[in-house]
Amino acid sequence: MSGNRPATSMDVARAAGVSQATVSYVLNDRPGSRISEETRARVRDAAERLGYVPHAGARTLRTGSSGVVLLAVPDIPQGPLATGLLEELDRELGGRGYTMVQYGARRTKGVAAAKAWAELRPAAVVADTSRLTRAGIEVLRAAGVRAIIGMGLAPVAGVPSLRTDHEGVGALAVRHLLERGRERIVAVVPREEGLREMGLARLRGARSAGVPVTAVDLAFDEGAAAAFAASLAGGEGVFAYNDEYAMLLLAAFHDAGMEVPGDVAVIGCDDLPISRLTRPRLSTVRPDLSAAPARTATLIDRLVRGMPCDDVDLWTLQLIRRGST
Amino acid sequence: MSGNRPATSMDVARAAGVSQATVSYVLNDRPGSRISEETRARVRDAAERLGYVPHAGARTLRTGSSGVVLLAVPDIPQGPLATGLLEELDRELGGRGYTMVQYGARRTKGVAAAKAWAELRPAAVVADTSRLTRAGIEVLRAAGVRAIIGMGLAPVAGVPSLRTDHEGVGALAVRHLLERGRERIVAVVPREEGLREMGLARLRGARSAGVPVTAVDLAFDEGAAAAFAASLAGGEGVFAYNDEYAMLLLAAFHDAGMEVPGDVAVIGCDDLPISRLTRPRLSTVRPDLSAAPARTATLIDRLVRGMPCDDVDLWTLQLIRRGST
DNA sequence: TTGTACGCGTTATCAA
DNA sequence: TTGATAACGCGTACAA
Repeated sequence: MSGNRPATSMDVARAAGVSQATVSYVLNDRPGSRISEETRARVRDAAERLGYVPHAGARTLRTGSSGVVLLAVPDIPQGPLATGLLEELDRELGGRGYTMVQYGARRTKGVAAAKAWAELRPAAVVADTSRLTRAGIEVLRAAGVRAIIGMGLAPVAGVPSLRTDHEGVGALAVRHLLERGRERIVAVVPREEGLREMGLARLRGARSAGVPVTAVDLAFDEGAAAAFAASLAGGEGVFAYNDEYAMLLLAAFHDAGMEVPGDVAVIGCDDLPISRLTRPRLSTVRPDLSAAPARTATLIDRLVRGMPCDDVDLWTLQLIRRGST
Repeated sequence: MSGNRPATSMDVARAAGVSQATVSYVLNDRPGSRISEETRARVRDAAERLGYVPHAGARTLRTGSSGVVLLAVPDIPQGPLATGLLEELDRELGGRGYTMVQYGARRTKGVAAAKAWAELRPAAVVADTSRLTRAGIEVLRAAGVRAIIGMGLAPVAGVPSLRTDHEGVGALAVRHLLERGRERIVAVVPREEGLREMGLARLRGARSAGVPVTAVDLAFDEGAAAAFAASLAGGEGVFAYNDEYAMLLLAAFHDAGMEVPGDVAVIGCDDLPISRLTRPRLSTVRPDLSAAPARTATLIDRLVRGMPCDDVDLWTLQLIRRGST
């Protein structure tokens, strides 16, 4: 029963006793609806019976572009495009007639990556800025991709960006530590590949507050954290990069017999659910991403329609003070 | 310079002064390599100059199927197909000539979802079992999808599954608690949508050990955890569903003045990095997923080639005893 | 109101 | 060795 080749609109036409064009008209609800309700019913019925599904490739070939929005962004949990946000973005794009797709998961970049993406003739490509090169962008343009959007730290010349304000995180955290009376500020920069760049951006922001900030490279490792704890004189305010690093430090400070926030103040970022579980509870910078999906979808849609667009801010920042500062 | 329509293989042929068929032969490295090295060079050069990228839709139309492996699986952080695993799977599939794609992010299911997937004429579809219905599978089959694979708790009749042994997690955790001398066993079942089903599966496994197990529905919430802590008589062994829940409980027990593991033993699951940060350190069940990508890729490839296949186990389990039990 | 005919870019067959 | 040519499934201008 299922060894045959997929049904085509021609098959549907035959089954319904009409021409293939009529099938196309009916199934796409062409405005010039000069087709009798009875014919329409026959066509729809035949399509259903045959399990007809249109061939996206053929449609793309005919119309020149697929409605695919291709995402090539890092999939960091709790990162800017975390699960719930992608779901929401998918909904927004679906409502506008696009098909959202995450391309692969490898971190290929440059021209090779651009060629692979371009084969699908997507309407839009959203890629991490670290994966977009000038030549790669040229490949996408040449392949007819209408919207090319960068996402990440370093903006790419010539394409609009989805901005994630990491500098702002550092600045807000340090400003808060200063307000709480800390004078010596330390900022943690994670050693992990992929996190390091964001750490450096947050450090830049931390330094923008105008006071000296000591940067400390730190691996996510208890030994390193213990050494870091031992290196403190007491009285510092530590911006721990994110909540997980903050929890690492809290454990190290605890083991070293240091009081938080008495001996040292700690602030993280992300407002993870588990960060409420520490004692004292963790102060944190919370990125509010609720507007991101709608903004991103609007940006994509406008670019596809050929309207000029500015960069978009994905989040706004909010300080959550709990007890560790 | 870039307002034109994308270059086609015909354009390349003209630029290289050969026929379009020759272009196809050269770029696809056809075995009948009866084409002079000099011609090949001219063709490749022209393709490069024009920024030629083949049209995946046209190829799919011609050959009948795209090399796309379509993933429609939940994107739970630390879930079975977490970031690193997807990356590895992508590499495995890429090496076999497939293009891995995650379709959207919405949790559509059944026939509607299947039709949307089928439009792309993918070679394979890997979908959460909760999204596959009999009718949906029929749609995919009819559209020529060679490999249909379920992933999740309840296996779907007629399609091979990627199994994640949640029962085994519960069984291993409880067996360990019993070995440590705990007699009254409590298993936490999360209230959260999406986690609940896995919690119930783990509970089934916990009960398979042969001793009575008290199930406790718990929201990820400090108040609920405090109430749970107050409800214990002391001496219990608690399987906390996962590490995050275990950390929630550890905080609640701490606040209630209960000693771990003296008054109550706790074991989690996942071996998250942060779970090493609690005091006492958290015992946990670690799912070893290192073999999953290769196994999955092999399964997909075999199915596409028409070979019959059995289910595949994605992980094996390992007990990590630290100090909370 | 419906059907005919063409073209989109690719691959594959066949003839030169 | 290479070059026409057909076919894949769909959308649409135009004819009937």
